[in-house]
Parts: sequence; C-alpha cells; structure tokens
Amino acid sequence: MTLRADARRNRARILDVAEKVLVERGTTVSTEEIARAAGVGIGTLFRHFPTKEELIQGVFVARLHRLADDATRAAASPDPGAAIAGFLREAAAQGEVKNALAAMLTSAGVDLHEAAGEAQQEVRRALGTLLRSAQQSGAVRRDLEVADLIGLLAGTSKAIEYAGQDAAARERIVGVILDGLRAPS
Amino acid sequence: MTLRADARRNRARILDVAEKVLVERGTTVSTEEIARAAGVGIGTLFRHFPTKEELIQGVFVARLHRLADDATRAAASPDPGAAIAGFLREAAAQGEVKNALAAMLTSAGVDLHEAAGEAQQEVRRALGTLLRSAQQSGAVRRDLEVADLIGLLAGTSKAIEYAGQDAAARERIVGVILDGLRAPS
Amino acid sequence: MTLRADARRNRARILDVAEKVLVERGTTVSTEEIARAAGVGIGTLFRHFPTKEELIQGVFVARLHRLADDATRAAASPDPGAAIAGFLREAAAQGEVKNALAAMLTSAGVDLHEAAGEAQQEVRRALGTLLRSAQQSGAVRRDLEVADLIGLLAGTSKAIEYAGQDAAARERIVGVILDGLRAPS
Amino acid sequence: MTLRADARRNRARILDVAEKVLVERGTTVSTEEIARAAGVGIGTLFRHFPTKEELIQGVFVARLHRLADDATRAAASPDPGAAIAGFLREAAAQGEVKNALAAMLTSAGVDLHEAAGEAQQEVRRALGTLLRSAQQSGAVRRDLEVADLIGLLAGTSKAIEYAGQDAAARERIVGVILDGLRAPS
DNA sequence: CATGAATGAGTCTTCATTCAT
DNA sequence: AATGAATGAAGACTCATTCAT
Repeated sequence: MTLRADARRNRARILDVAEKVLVERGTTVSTEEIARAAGVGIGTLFRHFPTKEELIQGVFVARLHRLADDATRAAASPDPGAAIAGFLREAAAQGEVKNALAAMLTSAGVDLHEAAGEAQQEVRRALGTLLRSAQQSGAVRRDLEVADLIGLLAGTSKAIEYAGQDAAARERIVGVILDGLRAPS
Repeated sequence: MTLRADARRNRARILDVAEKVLVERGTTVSTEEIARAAGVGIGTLFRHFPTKEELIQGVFVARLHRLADDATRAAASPDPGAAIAGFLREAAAQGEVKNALAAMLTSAGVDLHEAAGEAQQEVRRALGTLLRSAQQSGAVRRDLEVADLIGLLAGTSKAIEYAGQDAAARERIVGVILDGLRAPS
Repeated sequence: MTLRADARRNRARILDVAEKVLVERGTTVSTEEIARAAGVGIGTLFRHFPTKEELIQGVFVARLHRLADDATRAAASPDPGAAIAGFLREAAAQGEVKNALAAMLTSAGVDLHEAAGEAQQEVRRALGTLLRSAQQSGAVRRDLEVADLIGLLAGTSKAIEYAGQDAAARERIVGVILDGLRAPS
Repeated sequence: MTLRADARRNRARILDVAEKVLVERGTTVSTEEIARAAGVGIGTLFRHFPTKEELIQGVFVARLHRLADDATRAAASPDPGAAIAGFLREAAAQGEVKNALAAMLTSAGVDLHEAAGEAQQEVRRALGTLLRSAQQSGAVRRDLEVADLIGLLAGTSKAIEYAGQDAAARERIVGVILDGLRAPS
C-alpha cells in the first residue's frame, strides 16, 4: 500500500515535470533528462510509461482534463457571453503552452484523436454545452459548431503567440475573435 | 558555368523536396531520407546546406519569400477588402503547410527572427501595405497593427487545421475572422 | 554496489584494450573497433568516456601513472647509477609503446600538459628524485635538469625504435646515452 | 611546354604547402584544405598525387633529399668531428619538423622503408661516409653503425622537442649525445 | 590540364529501451 | 519497485576520390 502510494506520487511527479520540460525544450529532450529533472531513475520512468510516446500522451491527456474542467466551469456561468470571453482569454493565455504541446505531438507523429480519446470527448462535451448556451443568449452566432470553436481556440492561442508579452496586442486579437464570434454571418 | 547551373538546379530541387518531406514527416526526418527523396547523395545535400538546421532555414525562408509575393500581389488589388479576404483564404489554405513549418522550426529551436531576417521584413512590409489600404477603405478596423495581422493569419491557419477537408467549416472560420477584422460596429 | 564493480571492471578493460589497439593501429582506429576489441557495445564505451579524446587521454594518463611508479621504484634503489641505467633500459624498451602514444596524442592535437596534469607532475617528481641521487653518486653530470632527462628518455625510446629487434644495436644506443649522461671527462 | 612548366610549378607548390600544413596540423588535415592552402583545386592536387598517401610520401621523400644533401655536405668537411657535431645540431634544430613528419607517417600507417626507398638509401650512404670519417678521426667510437647514428639523430630530435625554445637545454642535450658518441664503450 | 560538384562509405555520438542487481 | 549500466540501431556530418565540364 505504502509502495503503491509512492508509485502514484512518482507517476504524478513525472507527469508534472515532463510537461514542464517538454514544453520548455521540445519533444526531442531525452527521456533521461526528464527522469533526472523528476528525480527518478530512467528505469522508474520507463516502468510508469513503457514508451516515450506514452509519456507524451500522458502529459497531453492530463492537460486536456484540465481544459475540460475549465470549460465545464465556464459552461456553468450565468452569463455565457462573458463566460466564453473569459474562457477564451484564459485559454488563450495558457494556450501558448498547450499549443506547444499540440505542435510537439503533431510533429512527433502522434495521432491526437487516437491518443486523446476519452479526454478529447470530455473537452468536446464541455465546450458544446458552453457554446450552446452562448448561442442561446445571442452572444455567439448560431451557425458555429463545436469543432469550429475548438479550432478558433487553438487559432487564438497561436495568434497570441505572436503578440508575445504585449498585453494590448493580446487584447486586440481576442477582441477580433470575440467580435467575429458574435456577428451573424 | 554549366556546372554552376547544374548545382543551382540541384540546390533548388533539394529545397523543394525538403519542404515537402519536412512538412509531411516533421523535422525529425533524417537528412538521408531527404537526400534520397531529392535524388542526390547526402554529400551533395551537405555541400549545399552544411547543417540540417541551415537546410530547414533555407526551406523556411523560401516559403516566406512566396508569402511576401502573395501579400504584395494582394496589396496591389483595387479592392483591398476583397483582397484581404482572398488573401486570408488563400494563405489559410496553404497555411496548413506553412504553419507546420513554423511549428517545426520553433520546436527545432531555430530562432525565427534570426533565421528569417530579411525575408521576414519583406513579409512584414508587404502585409503592412495591404493592411493600411484595407483600413483606409474601411474594411478593417483602424486599431490593428501588422503584427496583429500576422498573428491572426497564423491563427487562422491553425484554426483551419481543425476543419480538415470540411469546406463549409473552413468558410465559417474564415467568416468569423473577417467579421472580426471589420471595424467594430 | 556489485553493478558498480562491474562497471569499474568494464572501464578498466576498455582502458587496457584501448591502449593496445591505439598503439597498434594509431589514433585513427574507430571507437567501434576499440569497443569490439574490449567486448562491449559502443554505448558502453561512450558511457565511460563521453568522447574519443577523453578515452585517449585516459589511456595516456594511465600510462603516465605506470611510468611514475617505475621511476619511484628506481629512485629508491641503493645504487642510483645502476638504477638509472636499468630504468633507462626498461623505459626505453617499453618506451617504444609510450612514444607511439605521445606521438598519437600530439598528432591528435591533444594538449599533453592540459590532459596529463597531475600524472605529469607525478612523473616529473619521481624522475627528479632519481636524477638528484644519481648526480650525487657521480653517475650523472650535475648540469642536467629533469626536463633534459625526460627529453633524453623520450629520445632514447625513439632512437631504439630504429634498432628494431637487434639487441646489440639497442645496447649500443643505450650505451651512448649512458656514457653521455656521465660527468664530462 | 609552357603547360608542363606550369604543372611542375604546381607540383612543387603543392609539395611545399603540403609540408607546412601537414606539419602544422597533422596528417588528418583534409586534402581539400591542403589544396586550398596551395591555391589549387582538389582536382589538380589529385592529378599530381592520386592518393593522399602518395602526397604524404612525396613530402617525406623531399625532406629526405634535403637531409641527404646536408649529410653529404657535412661528410665533405675537413674536420669530421666538428662536422658531425654541427650536423647533429642542425638536424636536431630542424628535426622537430622532420620528426613530426615521421610520426605522422608512422601513425598514418605508411611503411617508411617502402615509401622512402631510394631517398632513404641516399641518406644512409651520405651518413655512412660522414660516420666513417668521424670514426677515423677519433671523434666517434668505432663500434657504432650507420643505423645507430640514424636512430640517435631521430632520438636527438625527439629529445630536443622537450627542450622547446630553451637554447641552453638544447645545448645540454646535444652535449650529452656528442659526449656519448665519443667515449669508447 | 584545371576545376569543383557529386558521391557514399565511414566516423563519432546520442538515445530509447532492456535487464541484472 | 527502483536503479542505472549496457546495448546497438540510427543520425548528423566528413572526406578521399571521381568525373563532367
């Protein structure tokens, strides 16, 4: 039992550290470096994630879960318009990181839809709810679908990468997207 | 001189093929594979690009040049509003590829500003002209800056990746951006 | 701990075999060949010596240590004259090999003083002791310094290379040096 | 004819430059670098010396010829004792370089006796004459043979390498050898 | 004859993965 | 369960040599 707890804690630490290291240095970091940063031997890392790819997927799935949580919370808001705006801003802010991960994964040849599976569905469901209430409140045009929203979220993250630390620029970009989301085509 | 011509042709072919292969399979493809695809020995590849990184930069710079050309052409259009829309659509369409490249480069640790240099400026200048005339014609809100436009272009490309082959979805996404770009009602 | 012992044994074996192979075939032998001769995978070789140069330095330093030991033993002899003669003969005999190593290292662009460091000092100290007692016993002229002795040792090794297996020639050469070392009549 | 002259001049220049470059940087310099230093294309270099090894041999043979000339001149001196001393000093002085070449050759796996052939014999003959007259004049002990002298020359060069720029040390070393050469065993 | 572009075998080195302890 | 030494396939890059111009 005690061992189990240790192991679980190890797994969690590896995931945390791996996310940080992978985002900072790209998918090309060696597993050994990740293990070192996590303070475990490579043997241990490979016991928890039998493959480098599985480790990366693990990191990505954890991130998706957090994203789904955020979306669920936003969907529960009484003002879906403000909620979607806030969510967009927040997601965009942290998106720089998630984006890096997605890019890594794609460039690593990992099939996202395969890998994400369940977590992907979670996100989709939560965002679906959010989208529908925003549309009913008139804050978002009716013809948009969940997939579009997801794409636009990713796109916004990407766009914001170019703004760097310039807060005004970030606002302008988010503003463009929000305006676009509202106006009926 | 004739040899020089041959060499130039070789260089061009390597660049072409490298772009295709790099986009298809990511920066992790071996130089050998690129050489094979280009129909030259690795020696030849390395004679033209002494480093894998230089090859990738070469590919990227070539792409930037093409992008700058497109932007310049768009900027010359009599209807800047339509031009920017068309340009956005086209760039978005091919952007999937350019995007992949940019992602590759970032994840490869290449400093884009360093690498692109002159080509980067070319793009910026051309897009600047396009943006200004679009703003004067009232098709684009006045507060946007070139950097914002670049970011939004990249973002649109990214967003469109999620639409896949669904033409309607692509249109919806481009529609959102175009509406957002217009002056805020 | 046991693994550590295994690793240490591996390192020692690599060092031993590398010396043999390097002397026999020059610094240009591939690391792979050395690994094969040592019966380990290249990975193992590079784990112990992260660079070919470090491997060569390791071999050289080991040799210096042995040389220092020999010199120390000779310095302890009651008859320093005979000791220096014997030491000269012995060093000359094995010198063929040490010489090859030194040549290799120089031609490999390794800075001996840098690389050898401590081991170099060891040798110098031991030879210094040997030289001084030989001078006090009148077996060696007083104006010689340690550096001269080292040079003459290396020179003798080199000279003996030309004698090949001819024992008489070897003796003649050693004789010339020994006579020259004696106080000038 | 004019072309022939050009070619001969080219060959000479390549040999000269190659000697300098090879001594400075070791046998591992690329042929291309030698060609560049000589101001010719690699094609030209390979036309004159169809193999890197042949180029190195060429350089070495040229050096042997110069050595043989020196020896012949020394042998013609009226005072063979002084002559051999002077010759030893001079050879030792320039020997640092010749030595480097010999080391290079050995480490390059070139069979000196094979390669040098005729030039080697020339040197041997000239040194033989020098040695015999020195022995007749009583300046050198009678039991020494030409091979021993050659070995001692090489050894002296080597020994002097360790003296570096220290002129006094150089003299001490040459002194030791000269004394050793004289004393009857 | 000179040139330099092309070639590909060979080198050093890294890294995911396994396994004995 | 954790550890880290061992492994070898694979990758980037070099360089002697050839050959078309």
